[in-house]
Amino acid sequence: MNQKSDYLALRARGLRLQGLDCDLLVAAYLLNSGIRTPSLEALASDILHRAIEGKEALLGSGKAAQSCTQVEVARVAAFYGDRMRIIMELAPRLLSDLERLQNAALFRDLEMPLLPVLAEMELAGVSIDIPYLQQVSRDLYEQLQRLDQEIADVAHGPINVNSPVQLARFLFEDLNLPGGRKTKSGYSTDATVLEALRDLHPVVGKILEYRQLSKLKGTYVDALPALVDLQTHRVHTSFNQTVAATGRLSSSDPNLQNIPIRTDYGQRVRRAFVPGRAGDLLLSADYSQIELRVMAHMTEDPLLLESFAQGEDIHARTAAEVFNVARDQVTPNQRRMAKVVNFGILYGLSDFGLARDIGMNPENARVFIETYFRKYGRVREFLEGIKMMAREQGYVETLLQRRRYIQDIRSPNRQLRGAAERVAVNMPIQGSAADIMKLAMIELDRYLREHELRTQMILTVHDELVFEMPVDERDRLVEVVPDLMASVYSLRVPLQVDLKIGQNWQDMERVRVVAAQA
DNA sequence: GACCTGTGC
DNA sequence: ACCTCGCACAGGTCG
Repeated sequence: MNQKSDYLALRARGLRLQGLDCDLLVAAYLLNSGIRTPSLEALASDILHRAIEGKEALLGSGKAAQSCTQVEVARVAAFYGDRMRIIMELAPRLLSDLERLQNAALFRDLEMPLLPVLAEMELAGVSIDIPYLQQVSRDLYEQLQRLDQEIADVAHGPINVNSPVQLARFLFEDLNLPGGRKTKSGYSTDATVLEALRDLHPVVGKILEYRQLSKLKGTYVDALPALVDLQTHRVHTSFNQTVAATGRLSSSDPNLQNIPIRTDYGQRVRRAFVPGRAGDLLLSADYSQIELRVMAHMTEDPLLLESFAQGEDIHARTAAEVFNVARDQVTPNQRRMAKVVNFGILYGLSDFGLARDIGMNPENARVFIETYFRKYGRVREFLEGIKMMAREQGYVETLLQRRRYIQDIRSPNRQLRGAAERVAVNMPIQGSAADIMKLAMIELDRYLREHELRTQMILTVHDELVFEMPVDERDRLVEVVPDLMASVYSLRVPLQVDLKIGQNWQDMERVRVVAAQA
């Protein structure tokens, strides 16, 4: 059943469970990643058409929830007996379905070996500098007080900037600023709307700043210290293997995959992530442009293949092609626009979306996209091929045959069908990158274990891995980690890994860049 | 709990 | 007139 929690339960008592080979939740997830995150109750109902009690029925829920030691033994035994019967019936059916879908190898050789790796990462946790974060919190508090007062002065009374309703009333009624997009419940006040109003009134900038700082304080600076485990003095996230429809991992309680990085205050948050032992270091290894490399591999587009083979700046090259200028004549703005297009392609971009993102009108955006596809013809063919595959067989798949069924791909409703096509286009690319990262995690874990190194993998953020590392293992890992990651799967273009080392997750120094043979 | 908003890749 | 780029998780407000 949920073998990660079984593994962790035994591990907490000093036992390392081996031979984990059939987690039903993981099996069900591979069989259909798209529905909802699997549970035994749902599987029993969907597959066996039988209703079983959930944990809430045994233990209660919310505040009144009991631990299972507080419930009568016979009740607990009956509850788990029922579940075990269901598991014994489900397992062979799910396994034969995996065989039938050609997903048995993905299950046996990738997802199941990954499971204990994730469990060990959760157990290891990550160390947070609490006194430092408390200082950041005090700074933020002062800034927020100041901004709140300044906004109140303009509003002739206090308003709650975190309330979209109050904010909309203030901006669009009191100040009479032009309201833009509407949401279900009124005028939108999100950042894109506010950015457009920035020059119309000085208070708008203050609101944007308030929003940003309030977000950081509430979501990270104040939340993280409260989640530090009292025994280990570390934060132990959950890495979820059965949630994301593309095959990516997710992180929750807390989510350590959306720690800020872009803004100054965001970077201050990142500085709070430190090694747990004095003298140790953090090592970060990230795949450079992995999704675009996957796209180059899948499309076999000659220009993309050449760009990556030559180790070019991919966005600059795209700009040179699309704007028809020499590569050394590309302006920063042209490169920026090309970058938006490159990423947009991965997501099934429309002319409307592109126009919005780079601030040109939709007609120019249409021409821009058309020019892109004239240069990168195989990309267009690939995208059309993916959509056709989705239409004809109802699913798309990654390099390792991970499937995603595509709802609405044949819908007569243009909006629904368009959304389905974007999903179909994005999944093989995002999901293949996830396949590669998972392979690398398994191999790296195996290496660290075989060589009895003390370095511990602690975080995975889609294209990045973070390790906590004793200094004396540094030289060895600088050699091994990027080489292994870059060679774990062979594409038609090199995989490139950037390696950084530092005393925290923000202030890191690049130590090596490795590109594997294509 | 729904909705809005915003952080990451 | 419609459309507004994929995948996640979480905090705050409001009813």
